[in-house]
Amino acid sequence: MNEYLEKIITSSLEQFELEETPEIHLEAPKVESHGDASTNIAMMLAKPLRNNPRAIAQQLVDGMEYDEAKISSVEIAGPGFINFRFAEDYLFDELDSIIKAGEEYGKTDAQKGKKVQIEFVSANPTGPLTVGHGRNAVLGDTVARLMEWTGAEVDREYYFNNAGRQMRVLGQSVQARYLEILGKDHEFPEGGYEGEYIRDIAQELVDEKGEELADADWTPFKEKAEKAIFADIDGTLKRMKIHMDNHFNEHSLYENGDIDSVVQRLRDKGLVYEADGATWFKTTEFGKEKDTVLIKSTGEPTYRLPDIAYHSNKLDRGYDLCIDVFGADHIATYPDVLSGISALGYNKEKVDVIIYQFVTIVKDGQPFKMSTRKANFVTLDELMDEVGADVTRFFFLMRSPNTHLEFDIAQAKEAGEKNPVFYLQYAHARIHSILRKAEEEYSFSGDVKLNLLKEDAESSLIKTLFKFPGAIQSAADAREPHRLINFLNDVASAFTTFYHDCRIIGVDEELAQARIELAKVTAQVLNNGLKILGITAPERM
RNA sequence: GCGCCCAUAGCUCAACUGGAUAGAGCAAUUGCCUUCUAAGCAAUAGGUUUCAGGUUCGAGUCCUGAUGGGCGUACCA
Repeated sequence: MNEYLEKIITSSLEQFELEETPEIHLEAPKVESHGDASTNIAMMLAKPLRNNPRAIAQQLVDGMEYDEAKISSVEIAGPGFINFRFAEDYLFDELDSIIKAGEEYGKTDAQKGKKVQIEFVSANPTGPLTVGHGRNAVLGDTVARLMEWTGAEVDREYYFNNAGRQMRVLGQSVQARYLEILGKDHEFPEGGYEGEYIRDIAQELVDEKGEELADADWTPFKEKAEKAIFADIDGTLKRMKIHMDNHFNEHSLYENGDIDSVVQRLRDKGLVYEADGATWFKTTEFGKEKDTVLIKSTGEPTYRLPDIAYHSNKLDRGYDLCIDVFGADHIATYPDVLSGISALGYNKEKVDVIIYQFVTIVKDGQPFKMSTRKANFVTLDELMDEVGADVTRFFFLMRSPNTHLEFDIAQAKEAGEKNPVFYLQYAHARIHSILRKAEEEYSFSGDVKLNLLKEDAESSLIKTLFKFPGAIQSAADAREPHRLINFLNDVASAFTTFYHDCRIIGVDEELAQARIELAKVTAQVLNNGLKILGITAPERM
């Protein structure tokens, strides 16, 4: 429809003989009396044409030729908006095409042929996933689903590091607990991991190996811990309906020489130098105040180096777009990565970073700081035990990524009745309940007469359903899943109004048939939308 | 000190990227179940969009400054 409107506006614009055609911006007005679609083009042209916007709008409208089967009226309103109203026949035609699209409705080919990689979660195996990781995981997965619905081919990747100081401390922590269980001398490492899960892992080792490891160093403990924790993380992700296509070990970048190669390539470009025993990257060339250390004087790389190597590795794999999902604490690190890859000759536009703000945990009415190491955290599994996977996913998605998310545990736990996710599921279940009942009451023959749907609540619902592909598109482009939630709320709300104003069972057969069709389409849209969010659409509640 | 993010109803958040009368959900008040699910609906109340300027036909949205909060700013990851 928008394409059609653009066409008729463009052809009417020709009368002004403009040097360049301005971009035509169309939008759906908030207020019903402003029509179904609206453009501000006349106001945009007021300045270049040195004329009153209403006068321009009038000329545009006069010069417009349109199909009355699609558009029933064109009006000028306010300071110079041109408002279009869709013809009823058009609504029914479109509705019919939604019915035909079925579970494919909402998909577009806007990103057709694009290979997209999205890296998220990427927690190192030092402990179970917490509520903090949850936002990352759900955000990444849902953006991936959104991209898929706009036609892209998406790979989900988990990047991890199972070497380094963190992992050594982890191994030593397990070792200490192991010795403790055996009643032997042990020393808990400084800054060690205090969580109960460490004890569990140690206990497993005791059960499996007895005292066999009493004199071992921390290595077998680290290996056991890594395995156990990854298994735990995988289980949590699975519960959240998240599936990774790839796991990428940072260490492989050292083994395949990518790390050395990156340093060498940067050095060849004169962007790397040695000073104070360390190897530096000239980030000042990219507008930063200070240069950045790539390799410490101890010979160990800083995290930036493997990050740059990893991103160049991704781009070498032929992705058109690589999306990273980072918490706000990484906000300062990715500019270095972008500088690095553009220095290496890659197009940094191909890397896109979603930064989400932190989750503030509110427990017993008090916010508290979480720390994996100190073990005062709420795990995702615990959360899902309390409220279920649907509510958990929904909660993380309902807010814009760049605002803080207040996660009140108590509220989430008692959310059963008042949680907004139920509003959507309830609308869906309610429709199915009607459909079940209708099946007993009616047996239809003959074609559906959609043009019987003339009530306000009916056309308003139909128009809302039309916005689904646009809502997906907008959520995908902005990487903001909450936009889809807002849309689905509109659908559920429009359906509920329809449900109250228009009876389905009990009216005459042709009308009932048409209304059932509308209800079915609504259920389909809710179902498709919830599928993108990774939330179930129950048929009974 | 510097950089990024944020400030909207009592609370938690929207506002289609500059549009028309700033919207939902909780919480409050009041109605509505002998008819398809009341996990719902309708109505009332609640706002100088933190403050001060600026840009323009038009600003919650953009620019400058101030205030308040979050996160960074390491040869930590």
